Amino acid sequence: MLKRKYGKIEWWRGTTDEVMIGAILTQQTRWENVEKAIHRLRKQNLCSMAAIDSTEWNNLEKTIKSTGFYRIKAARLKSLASHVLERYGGIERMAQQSTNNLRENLLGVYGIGEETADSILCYGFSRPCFVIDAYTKQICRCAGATMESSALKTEFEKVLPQDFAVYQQVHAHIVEYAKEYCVKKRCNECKIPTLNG
DNA sequence: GACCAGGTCCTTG
DNA sequence: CAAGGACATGGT
Repeated sequence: MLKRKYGKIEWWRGTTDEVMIGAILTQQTRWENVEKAIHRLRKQNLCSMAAIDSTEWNNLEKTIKSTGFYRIKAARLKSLASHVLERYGGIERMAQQSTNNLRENLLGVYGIGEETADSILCYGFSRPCFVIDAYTKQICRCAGATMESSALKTEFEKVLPQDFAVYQQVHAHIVEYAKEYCVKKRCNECKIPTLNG
């Protein structure tokens, strides 16, 4: 299943802070709308945990409005920022932690579930943590693999080489593939070609 | 106007 | 534990 038809996909080429921010903003939201918000945040120098932590709620909400769910997302960004600062004092210390520790801690932060935590680890901290999202689950279901996300994650990590760069590409390819061939969330209407070559 | 987007949390049964 | 609703703007 070497789907190189999409070439190398570069999601998240920003800093770790930006990846974390984007990971929350993209929850249930199109990436194009997230980019707009990130540009606005950049213009105000709000693309860091410290800045998020100290800015006014009102201002934060207004700036990320284009991503929808802006009130709850502002709360999630705030909770992540204060967690990072209180627990580690900053990204540098955070980056020294083990992957398992980081994952545990991230999952304890309000607004961060499995997918967001794994996205942050894989794309922000370059850790071999495979991301299972709705598209991946759907594709696997269509292919006959009806398992929970956590089981799928384990499976992917067992089959693929333990390399964050590989995980990043494979996940990105799966999403692009699903966007192209899956019809909404109804498997029986999907037009997925055979998964080979 | 209807439907959906790279989820997560909270409430119910 | 599974299922359902809430959160909200922007694009097709």
